[in-house]
Amino acid sequence: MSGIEDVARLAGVSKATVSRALSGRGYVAPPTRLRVSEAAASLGYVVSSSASSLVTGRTSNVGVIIPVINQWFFSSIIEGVERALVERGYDLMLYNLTKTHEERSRVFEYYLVRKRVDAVIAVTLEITPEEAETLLALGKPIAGIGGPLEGIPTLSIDDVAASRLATEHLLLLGHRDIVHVGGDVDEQMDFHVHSKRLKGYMEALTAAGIAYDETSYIAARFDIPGGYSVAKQLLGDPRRRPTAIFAASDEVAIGVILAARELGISVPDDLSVIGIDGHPLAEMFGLTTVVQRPDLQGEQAVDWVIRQLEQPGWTPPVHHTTVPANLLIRSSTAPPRRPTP
Amino acid sequence: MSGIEDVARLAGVSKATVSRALSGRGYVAPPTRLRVSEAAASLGYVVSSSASSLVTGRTSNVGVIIPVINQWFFSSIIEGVERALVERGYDLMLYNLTKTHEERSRVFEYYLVRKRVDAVIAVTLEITPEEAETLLALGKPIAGIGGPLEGIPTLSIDDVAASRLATEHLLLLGHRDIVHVGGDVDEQMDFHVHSKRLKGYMEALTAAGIAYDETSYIAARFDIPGGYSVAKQLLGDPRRRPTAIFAASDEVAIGVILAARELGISVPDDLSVIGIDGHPLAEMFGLTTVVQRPDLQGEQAVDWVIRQLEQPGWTPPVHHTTVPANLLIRSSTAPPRRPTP
DNA sequence: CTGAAAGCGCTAACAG
DNA sequence: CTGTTAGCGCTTTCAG
Repeated sequence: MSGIEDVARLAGVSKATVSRALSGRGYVAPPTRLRVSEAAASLGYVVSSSASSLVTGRTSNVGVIIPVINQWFFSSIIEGVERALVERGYDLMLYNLTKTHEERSRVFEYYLVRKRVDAVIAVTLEITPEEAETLLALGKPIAGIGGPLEGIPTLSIDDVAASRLATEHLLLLGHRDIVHVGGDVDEQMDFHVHSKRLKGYMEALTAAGIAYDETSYIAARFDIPGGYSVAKQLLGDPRRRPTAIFAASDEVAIGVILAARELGISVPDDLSVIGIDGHPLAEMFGLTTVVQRPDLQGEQAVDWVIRQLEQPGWTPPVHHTTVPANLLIRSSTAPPRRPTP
Repeated sequence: MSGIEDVARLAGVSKATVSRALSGRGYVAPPTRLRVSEAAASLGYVVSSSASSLVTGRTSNVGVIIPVINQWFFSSIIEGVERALVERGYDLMLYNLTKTHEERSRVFEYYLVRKRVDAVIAVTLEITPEEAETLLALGKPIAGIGGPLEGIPTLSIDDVAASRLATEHLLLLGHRDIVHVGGDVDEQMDFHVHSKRLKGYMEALTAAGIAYDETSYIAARFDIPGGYSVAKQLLGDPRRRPTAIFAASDEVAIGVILAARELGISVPDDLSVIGIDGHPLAEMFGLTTVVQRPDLQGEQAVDWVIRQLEQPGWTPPVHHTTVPANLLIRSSTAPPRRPTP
């Protein structure tokens, strides 16, 4: 494996010139640059990133910490982040932050600090004040995806607004009896997404002058089976059956649709269903949804941190930025069926 | 940010001793070691990985190259790999290898070579001979997941056997008219998984003395909508309707079940369905499946490469190793319904 | 525009 | 068991 010295010798210049020619920093006469590049190419030379980081202090690595990998929303973010990173010549170091305290502190206190990353992207991370401090203390660009984080620039859809939008869509169609099947508000993970989506729902109802009580909201596990089992309960009892369900995620909504189908309830004739996310399966279920693009959020976060890296002084919107989420109407919502005469 | 020198001064020893004490390599008197650790802790010292890799030549990074992130099978592998890596003190660098030639070569010729990783795990990678050579030429431990790879130790379930197992299960129940809904054999991605699963199916039929023809196998997109649309076609025509379907993946199988439900075909009374994978959704659909654990395959691959790293000379089984896949019978398969008298 | 020289922060012999 | 010494391969002043 040849080093910079070999290239220098072959090109008949000094190591310094090779370094300048190849990195693009500093003046090099075009012909010289050409000779150097050719020499490098012919030797198959690539810089040693450790040597280079040792002196520059930059690793061109970005750390991504994420609580789950195995779910559409999260893996889509990873995909977006990876795409944007590779495009800009950075590498992605992935850390799956599970719930065990031990592992969390290992990541925070060891991995991230170990001079291995230039910046950090924290996805849907509910962190303690101390952890936040550790992150900030790194003095490295950080961006969060998924919700506000104390002192850290973050990015997400406006959950309250998205959820209001979904609910208003149903209201506009004429629904008055809308149940919200959402995540468990007491499960504090995820930046309070659950409580925000619940809030948007309540706001919309209130604005429309419709009362809600504790039976209007049901907590479900935040996946297809979760929505399914809740809906099975809810829809099984014809007296409780609403004309519409606003599910806090598409997966929950799909579960609801599956349950409805099994109970012989036709969607949207007998029941309208709406979700949030833009999950790929939404299409095949004809699910009406509020689309957010997690991959684009990932790209955006990368933009932020890279920009801070490359033009020092620039800072992203210091608090919380929301990206647009769009209502995508498919066939799972319709006006409520009028009582047959 | 304090360096090894600061720790040495505070502990009253030399830099070399600090290095030994903290890395665990070489003899250090227990009391000394203690003093050093305390000094390090009080200063919040962590080694500079670039400095350390520069001299040792090891980065404690493992590169993972994977064609898709956003699908259960793949993200489960990533999860398993990450878990195993963190446990052993390594970091994961993720590369999503898409189909564009440009990006592929960038990863192969640049990222992986750039002295950034100690080992590589290649997931379900269909690579050209030149790419394989590049990988081997790195002289670094490599493991593949998902199928045999020229000259590289790899790991997967035995697709032929798994698929034979699934088919035999249906045969044993008495089915004689079994259609295989699989991936498109002509799509050469994925280590020929599709053709192997088709092969296992054919072998089982042949062994049972049952003929098959070109109508016995239908290609589908390898996901839920793919299975759905194929099944919608197939099952829509009562004359073509088989008594059982062997889907080449659980997602395809779920699509089949959804289509059957829509057509009013009861599973398993009118149609038995079996899949392969052990997808989490299988449970809620009562899907009988052949379970493989992609996350465990990821862990296994990590074992291999780390072991090679840590005990030079050791080599994993040089060709292809298969891990067990187990039949998990749920409710979606049953004996074919006898023609009503 | 280019070269010489001085480290970046750490580890690995090698002597004590 | 511990200290001294010599780099690892590059980038970056600072002079030409």
